[in-house]
Amino acid sequence: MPSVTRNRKDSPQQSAKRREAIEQSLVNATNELVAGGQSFTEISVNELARTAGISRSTFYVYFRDKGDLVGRISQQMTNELIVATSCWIPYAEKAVWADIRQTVLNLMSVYERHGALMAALIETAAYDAEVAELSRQMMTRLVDQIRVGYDRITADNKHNPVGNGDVVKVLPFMLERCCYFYARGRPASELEWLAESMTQVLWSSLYNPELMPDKSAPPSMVG
Amino acid sequence: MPSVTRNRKDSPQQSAKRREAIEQSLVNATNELVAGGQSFTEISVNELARTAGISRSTFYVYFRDKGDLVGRISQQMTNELIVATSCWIPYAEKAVWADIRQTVLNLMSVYERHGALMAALIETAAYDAEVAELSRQMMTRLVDQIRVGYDRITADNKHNPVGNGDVVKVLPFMLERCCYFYARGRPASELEWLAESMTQVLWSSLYNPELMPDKSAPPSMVG
DNA sequence: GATAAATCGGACACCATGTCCGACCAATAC
DNA sequence: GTATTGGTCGGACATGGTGTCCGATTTATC
Repeated sequence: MPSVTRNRKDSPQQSAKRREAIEQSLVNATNELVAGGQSFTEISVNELARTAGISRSTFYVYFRDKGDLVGRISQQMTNELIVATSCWIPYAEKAVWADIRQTVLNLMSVYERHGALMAALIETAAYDAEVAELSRQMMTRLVDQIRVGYDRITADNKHNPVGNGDVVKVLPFMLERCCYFYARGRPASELEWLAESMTQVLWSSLYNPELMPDKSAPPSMVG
Repeated sequence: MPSVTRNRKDSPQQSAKRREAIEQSLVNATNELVAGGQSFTEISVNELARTAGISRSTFYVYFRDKGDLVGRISQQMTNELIVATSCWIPYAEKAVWADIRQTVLNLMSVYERHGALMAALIETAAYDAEVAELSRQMMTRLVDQIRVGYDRITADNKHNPVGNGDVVKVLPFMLERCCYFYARGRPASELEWLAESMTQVLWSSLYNPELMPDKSAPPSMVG
C-alpha cells in the first residue's frame, strides 16, 4: 500500500547531522578520486557517490548537483584561508618578517591539505555561475582581510603610507594563484622558496613603501 | 558516383589558410556568444559552429573538439602576452616606473580585447588536460620572461640584488590573475588603480630590494 | 561542363544528467 | 508481533551534448 503522507518534494527533515556526515564522505571520496588522477570535472556523480558509499539517488536527495556540493565546501575553504591569516592581520602594524612568512606558510598548508577540494572549487567555478560567485566572494573576503592589515600598517606612524592603497586588491590573487599552482597537494616544507618569495612580495609591497620611485620620469621606450 | 580516391581520415590537405579563416570565424563567434552572457563551457559545438557560419560537421573536420580550438587560441594569447612585456623586459635594468606601468597596461589591454578567449582558455583548462598543459606553459613562458628582466636588473650595479630570485616565479601569477579578474573585457583606461597597483608590486619587488627587512627577528605571534 | 574538394545534413551509438517511483530496510510505536 | 515512518536503493526515464560516419550537395578549378 503506497503511503499517502509520503512527500518526496520537501523531504528534508534530514538531520543536518546526517547531511554533514554525507558531505564528509563525499569530500573524502573527492580526495581519493582526484588523488587517483582524475580531475573533479570528469568524475561522474555516480562515481563520486559510490566511492563515498552512497547511491546516486541519495546524492540527489542531499545536493542539487555537484556544484551544490562544491558550494558548501567553498565556504569551509574560505574560512580556513581567513583563519590562516589571523597570525598576521590583527597585529599587522607590529609584524615582522617571520609573522608574514608564517601566514604564507599557513595558506600553503591549506592548499597542501585540501588540494583536491581547491581544484574542485576552481574547476567548478569555471562553468557553474553559482560557484563562480562563491569563489569571487572568497577572493573578496581575502582582499578585505588584507585591507584590514594595510589599514593598521598605515595608521601606525612607523610606516610611511604608500600612495596607493589598492595594492590590497592585488596581493590576494598572487597568494591564491601561487598556492594553487605550486602548493596544491604538496608539502609546504618542500617549498621554502615559495614561502620566501610570497613573503617578500607582501613585505616589499606593504612595509617597504618609503622608497618611492620617481613616477614622473617619462617612459624610455614606446609601448 | 562515389570517389574512390577520397579519403576522409587523413583528409587535411585543407589549406592552412582556410583553417585559419575558420578559426577566426570561431573566435568571433566565441566573442559574440560570450558577450551574450554564456560561459564558453556551456556553448555547444553546434551553437559555436552555426554562429561562425559553418556546420557542426565542418567543425569536426578542422578541430578534434572544443579543446583543440582553444589550444590554438592559447598559443596566440601567450604570444600577445609576451609581446606586451617587450617594452620593459629588454631594457629592464634602465627602466623607470612609466615603462613598467606601460607593460602592465599592455597586459591589461590583452585581457580587455580578448576577455572571452582568455575565459575560454581558463575554463577549458579546468577539465581538458591538454589545454591545462598549454595554460601551464603560458605561465612558464611569462615566468621566463620576467626572469630575463630580473637578471638584467641584478646584473646592473645600480640595483642591489634581492636575496631571492624566485620572486619571478610568483609575480606573473599576480599579473595574470588580476587581469583576468579585474580587466577582462573592461577598458584599461577605466582601471587606473589596477595599473598603478600592479606596477607598484612589480616595482617594489624588483627595484626596491635595498631595504632589506630583518629576517632573523622571531615571530611575535604563534601560527 | 567535368572533376575533385569542401561542406552539409542527418543518423548513429554513447554517456552523464536530473527526475521520479516503487521496493526495501531499518527503527520505533502501538 | 505488526504497522508506520524516515531513509536508502536500484532502476527506468527523457533529455541533451558528444564524436563519428556517410551519402548527398554545393563550390571551386581548370
